[in-house]
Amino acid sequence: MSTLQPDSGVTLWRKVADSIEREIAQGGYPAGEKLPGEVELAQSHRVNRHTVRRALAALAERGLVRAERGSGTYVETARIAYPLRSRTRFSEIVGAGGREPRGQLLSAHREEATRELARELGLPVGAPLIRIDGLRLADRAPICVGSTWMSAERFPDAEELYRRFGSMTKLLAQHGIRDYRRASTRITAAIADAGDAARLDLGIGRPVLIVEGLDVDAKGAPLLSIRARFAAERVQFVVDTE
Amino acid sequence: MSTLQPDSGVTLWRKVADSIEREIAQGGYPAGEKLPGEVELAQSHRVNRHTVRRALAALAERGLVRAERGSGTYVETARIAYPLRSRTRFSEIVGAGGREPRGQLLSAHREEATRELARELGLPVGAPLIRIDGLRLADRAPICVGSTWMSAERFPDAEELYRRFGSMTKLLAQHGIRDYRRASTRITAAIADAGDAARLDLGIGRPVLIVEGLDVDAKGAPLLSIRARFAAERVQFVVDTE
DNA sequence: TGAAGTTGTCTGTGATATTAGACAACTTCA
DNA sequence: TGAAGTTGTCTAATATCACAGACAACTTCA
Repeated sequence: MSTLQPDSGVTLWRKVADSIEREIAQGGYPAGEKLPGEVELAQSHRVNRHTVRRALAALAERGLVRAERGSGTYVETARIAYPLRSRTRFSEIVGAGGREPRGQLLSAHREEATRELARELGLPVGAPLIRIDGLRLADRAPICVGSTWMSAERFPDAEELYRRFGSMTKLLAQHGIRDYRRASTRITAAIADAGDAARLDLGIGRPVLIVEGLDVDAKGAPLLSIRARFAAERVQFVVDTE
Repeated sequence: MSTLQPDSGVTLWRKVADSIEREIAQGGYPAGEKLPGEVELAQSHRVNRHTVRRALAALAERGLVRAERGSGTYVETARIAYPLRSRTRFSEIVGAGGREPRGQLLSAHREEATRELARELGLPVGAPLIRIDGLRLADRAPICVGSTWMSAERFPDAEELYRRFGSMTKLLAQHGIRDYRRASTRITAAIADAGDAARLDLGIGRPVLIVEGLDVDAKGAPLLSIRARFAAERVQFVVDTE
């Protein structure tokens, strides 16, 4: 704190916000706990109260804290709200939260369809599939690792396309598929195995959310089968039932 | 580029500066090469020329570029030339480049000598050691993080002395050691882990130079064992073989 | 020598950041 | 009920950011 650096090109409120966020991340203020009052924060950061308020507003917009009038400002559970709708795009969800989405190709293989995958994708058992393993991050924090299966006959250049665009949406667009939607999503949870713990930067024994999904085209024909593991401590799925 | 985000808390000129710095770091503009003119940069970044000038001024102050009136702005050799000689003093090397050296104590612990450390320092295995972790900067840019081990019996007050002086040379001088030299230096490279990336202000996946060194006194007796990680994009080791 | 292209400097304008102070609205707790 | 402490909102003054335009000073090259 209090290390003034006037020409850094970063506004003062942003520095204060980063400072508070760092303290939260380091456990200085546990989730649910009340932050010091705005006046106290202003004093400890040697800054005007309004500047603290702007910093807190930025953190609140990102969902890290929640202000309660007359009572105080509290640390929120730092989970990304991840709505499960028929139109589910990782980049849109993360971007809407003011975070920077990033995708990273881990590997790609050709596999034969198991009975389960064949049923889901509407292909014969043993049909050639392409499996793409990817890691997705928000603001450098890994959110999920996942595998996506698709027909190798229909998308023979899937690996190259995904490597080039880093996006399933764009991959499908190259094949003339302008729109697709999530047909079904199943959710469960488990303990991270060693590999997932490493990739998701989780401690051992931490829970992961396991999501199985099926994407279909406009006519309802299966396109992608997805199996992903989410870092439970960073994500909160939101299901809006009408 | 051109992704306007007015409420990010980062000034526009800083974003432009970061963008140009990134292009330089990725080899878009090799060292010694002329940058596009200010007018062209302003157009490509969709920004006023004065904003570009401010960005370039910030980069020039850090020594990344050099403006020549009437001619253009040129990319400087961004890496600190770091000669590896028998007499290697961080402050002298950095100071010689017209930069301001700074040292910062991160932590200090007492440890027992591993087999490797014991062999290097000429002590029995399990001998008490003091380990000092420090961060070194030039003009506020972090250059390296490193650990230094020394005998806890010979330098029991090492932590206090280093905290007071921020310099190994002065620490040793307090123990009557007026001169010492580097006996051996081994260099390799790796990818920065999360901790080092944060401390060195590096992007994820950027390389670090790993240096293992042994300092000895005038008679050749071991004094310090050193293991440091350098931000490869800011340092260039120079070995003069005669 | 002269034209074209470059960086350096000046004036001005509007928007935003930061500070300061005051008070309202609300919660908590004795 | 009332006092103390909290967040929310308002006005205002100053400094900095960003844009705009013009011209000077300098380099390069035909």
